[in-house]
Amino acid sequence: MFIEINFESNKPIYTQLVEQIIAGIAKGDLQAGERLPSVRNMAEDIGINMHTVNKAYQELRDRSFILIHRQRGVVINPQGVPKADEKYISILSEQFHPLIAESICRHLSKDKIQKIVTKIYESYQTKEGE
Amino acid sequence: MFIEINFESNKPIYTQLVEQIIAGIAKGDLQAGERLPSVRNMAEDIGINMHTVNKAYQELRDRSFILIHRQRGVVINPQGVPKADEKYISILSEQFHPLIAESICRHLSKDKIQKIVTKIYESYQTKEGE
Amino acid sequence: MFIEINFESNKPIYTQLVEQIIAGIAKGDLQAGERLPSVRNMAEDIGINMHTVNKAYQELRDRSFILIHRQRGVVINPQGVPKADEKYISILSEQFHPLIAESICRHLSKDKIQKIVTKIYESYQTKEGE
Amino acid sequence: MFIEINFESNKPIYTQLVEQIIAGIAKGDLQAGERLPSVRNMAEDIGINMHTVNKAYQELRDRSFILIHRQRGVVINPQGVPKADEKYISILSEQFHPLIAESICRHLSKDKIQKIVTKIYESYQTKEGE
DNA sequence: GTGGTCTAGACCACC
DNA sequence: GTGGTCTAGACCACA
Repeated sequence: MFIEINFESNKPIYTQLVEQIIAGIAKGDLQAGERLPSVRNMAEDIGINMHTVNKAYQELRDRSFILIHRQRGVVINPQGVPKADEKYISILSEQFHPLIAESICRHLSKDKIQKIVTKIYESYQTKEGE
Repeated sequence: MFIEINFESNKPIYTQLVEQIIAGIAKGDLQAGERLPSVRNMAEDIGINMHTVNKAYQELRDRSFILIHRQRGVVINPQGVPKADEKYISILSEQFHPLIAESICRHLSKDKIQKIVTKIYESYQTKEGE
Repeated sequence: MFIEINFESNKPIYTQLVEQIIAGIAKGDLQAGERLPSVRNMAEDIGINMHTVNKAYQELRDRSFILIHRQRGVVINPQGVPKADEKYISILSEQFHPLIAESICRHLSKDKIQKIVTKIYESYQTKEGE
Repeated sequence: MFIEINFESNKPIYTQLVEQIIAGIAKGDLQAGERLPSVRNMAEDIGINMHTVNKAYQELRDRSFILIHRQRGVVINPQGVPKADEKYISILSEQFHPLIAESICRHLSKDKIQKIVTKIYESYQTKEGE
């Protein structure tokens, strides 16, 4: 599992970390129950502050992607990530909305958007089968 | 054109304003060439500061959604918004990525995601035909 | 002498008017002693406010391009525009400075800049010989 | 890097700041990757408001002269400024036009203008070689 | 400590 | 009346 932080991005580092770990789970690179490096190690590995890693882990825990045990360290949620419910779909829709609105203004067809989404979806799926 | 700001949201007010105006254009509520309220009127209408509205307008101008005339106010770009190009699609994809990754973790099927996208897309399209 | 105002430009209308009249003189379209339309007529012709034309004429007079007679109307300075002096060259240099600085940052060679300047210069000269 | 603001000028303060920083880059006083003072420090140094500095920095960022890191401050674009393209040359030409038109009216020869341009160009170049 | 956001209130240029 | 600029001071997110 490689983490790559773009320090030039205006996306906060902890957010990049959160997203890359989620991407790792989506791809199957990180399996349920698998251990993640400790806050300290992760921070060293990628050359960022411990607090930043901690913030990312806290968020991942709050969103049920990981469990943090005082002794046993950090593991990908062995139960798997909770399935999408109505609430999640509602939040997801809210996030999609502005993207799709702008796409419509820019005359992107529904099909074209679907194709983009499919392409992204499958970029995760293919790896999941490994 | 109704604007509704959620002051509790962690999304900046000016961003909410930007997104709602883009949504208005996508829906066809705001037509090319149509005038938008002056910064001061808009600010008063929605109970926020003039500068916050101005910041939203500046961003919309930078992204070619509107034109700002020094004395004659603000209008929706009469030329229409520039069509999606490779660069836009690349940015759009980057924005979709983390959303789709999480959806996969939560076992949302490709079809289900497509349905959500379609529903949102059509929520704009139907109004555009009015 | 055609005046074309770009109402979408963020350059003030009166400035556009000033610049186009100067361009007209440079090209030889407007000869020393030639009459310009009255404030009222000019305003009507190009569909702008009288005050705006007036402001442009005032500036042209201040910069010695035109004379404004209460009775005889507005004429291109029959003496010709005063020749460049040290002061003018100093002002001109100040205006060139930021353009050239940015060009250097963008790795435009001196030759290339010279070519651009020559091209512009000659675009006026050719017409002057008509 | 000395910044000198003319508070009497009708040129906005933030524009003066933008131009002086670009001049600094052109001269080689500011190297790619070099840090600029924080908005607050810069503001204090030159006795203006933080927001005015911020506006200048935002413009420099939009024009790719600098990168702004949320927490780590502001640096000259380590990649260097993007090279001049057709679009830039077109904008540059538009800016040259009125200056050259007036120069022609004032009987400045093409050679004299070229000399002025050369002088300015070399005033940056010589320092760059230091 | 860094920039980002928001508010409030002022003056100015343009039309 | 319109947006543009500038100031002043506040709170927040990030690291």
